[in-house]
Amino acid sequence: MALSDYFIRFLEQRDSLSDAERARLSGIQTRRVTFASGEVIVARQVVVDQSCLMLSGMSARIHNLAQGNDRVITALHVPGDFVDLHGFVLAGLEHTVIAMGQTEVEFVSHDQLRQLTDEWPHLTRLLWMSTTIDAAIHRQWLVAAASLRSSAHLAHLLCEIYTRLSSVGAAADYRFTLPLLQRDLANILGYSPIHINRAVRDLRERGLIRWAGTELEILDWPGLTKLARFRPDYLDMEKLSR
Amino acid sequence: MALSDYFIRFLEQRDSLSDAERARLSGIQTRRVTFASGEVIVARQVVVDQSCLMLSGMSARIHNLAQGNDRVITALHVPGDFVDLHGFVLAGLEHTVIAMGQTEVEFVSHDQLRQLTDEWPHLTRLLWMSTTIDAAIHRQWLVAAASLRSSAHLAHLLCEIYTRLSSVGAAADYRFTLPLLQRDLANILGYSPIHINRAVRDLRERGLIRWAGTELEILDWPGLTKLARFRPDYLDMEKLSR
DNA sequence: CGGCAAATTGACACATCTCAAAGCCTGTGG
DNA sequence: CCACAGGCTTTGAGATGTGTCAATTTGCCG
Repeated sequence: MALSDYFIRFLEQRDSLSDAERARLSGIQTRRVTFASGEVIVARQVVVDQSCLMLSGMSARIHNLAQGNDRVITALHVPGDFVDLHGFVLAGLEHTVIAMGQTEVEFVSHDQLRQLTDEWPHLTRLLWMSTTIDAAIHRQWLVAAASLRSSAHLAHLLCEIYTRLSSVGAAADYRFTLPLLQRDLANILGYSPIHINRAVRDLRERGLIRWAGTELEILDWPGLTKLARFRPDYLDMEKLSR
Repeated sequence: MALSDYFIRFLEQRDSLSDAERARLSGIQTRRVTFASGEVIVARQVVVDQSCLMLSGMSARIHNLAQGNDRVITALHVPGDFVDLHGFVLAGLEHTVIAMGQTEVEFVSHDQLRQLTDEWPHLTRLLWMSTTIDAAIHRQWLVAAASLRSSAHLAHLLCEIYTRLSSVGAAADYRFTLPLLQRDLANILGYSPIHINRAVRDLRERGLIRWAGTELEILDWPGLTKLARFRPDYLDMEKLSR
């Protein structure tokens, strides 16, 4: 199949594409695959010859620790994200990517990416940009981890997820589907599941969120962003020539 | 001046360069500047038209928090690092870069980088790679923050710094210059300076390190890496065709 | 209805923060 | 050479944040 529009829209929010560039991107051939919750989308440290984009649902980068079932999640992906594009230039991924809830992704071969980057320098810089936005999100998670307490830290994550989902049209009206368990939030934020539960209760008691099953609603966006000191500039959503 | 060899060696550790590529890189013109400890090398959110490489000393990416003097450090740079190359494809940096101890850097104009990336796709992928290694380090810091207690967390940072310094020839024999105060370590790891002090004492009492002024010696490398569960694969030091 | 995983709660242990004070090192001026 | 000042390091004590363990409740699914 042809590359979906999601990623192209992601790029066009941040720079202008010529008609030729848009056509070149649309000409990329992809293979669509659906995954059930918890399935491995990309395995760790396998020689990779393709990268994948999110079409629907969410996925996470998981780092398994030596001992026990402990795992740490270092990234979450929403529709439009080029999940493991960094695998194209790295020796191999030091993490696994798994589906959080049911997801649909599309795979692009590295052969096609190599051809594209050999001939289209501006598009190459835009692909590159998408991996550096990933890195900016990593940095913001580091800042949040170092400076926020559990409730505010959780609030920050929810603000980011909603902002990213709504920017690609996958959420609106302060409601979204959150296909994560409290255990998953614990693995993202570095707390015990029990402490996450207390943080969730705290946000509920402050009247900031409503959350049942996989449906989450932000009841007080100004309050939530204030608690989290959320400033979305790191998501780099300005339109510029790159 | 011409681009120094440091970064070229960084690339050649990870992929092969043709003679033409090596010559093309050496042809890049740079401007060398020396900074005193604490000086701003790259200011936040200014429109940037150049990026810099470390020649000597260390620098850090600083995120200033809204209130008070609180700051978080999300990256440390050693000689050979292309410190803010991500600024070439991003809209602007959401952080400041400051000198830790006296440093020497060289600046490369984005005009030159744009020319290079317009004509040399393989070199472009290698520049790209260097930013994705940065991101892999960010992820490892997230993993360490989520899974290690203070002493082990500090040990992990020291293992990483020594590994990165020695891989570019800036350290050997388990000794290196660490131009950081305990306050800086606190800003990196997300602890109070007082707690860092206790972690340092702990590592000393276990006979793992010796540290006086800016000179640090690792007395028991196996012990330190074991405590930190340090696995350097995320630094991506394999040689491959990219 | 029964069974299982997840969410929730309570009690207590451990980790880390804050505040305050003392010790150490270095540069400066007398 | 000494006295002093200032910043950094070190230590102690009590407050707060978070982890662990155990038990209960909830919700979903067969």
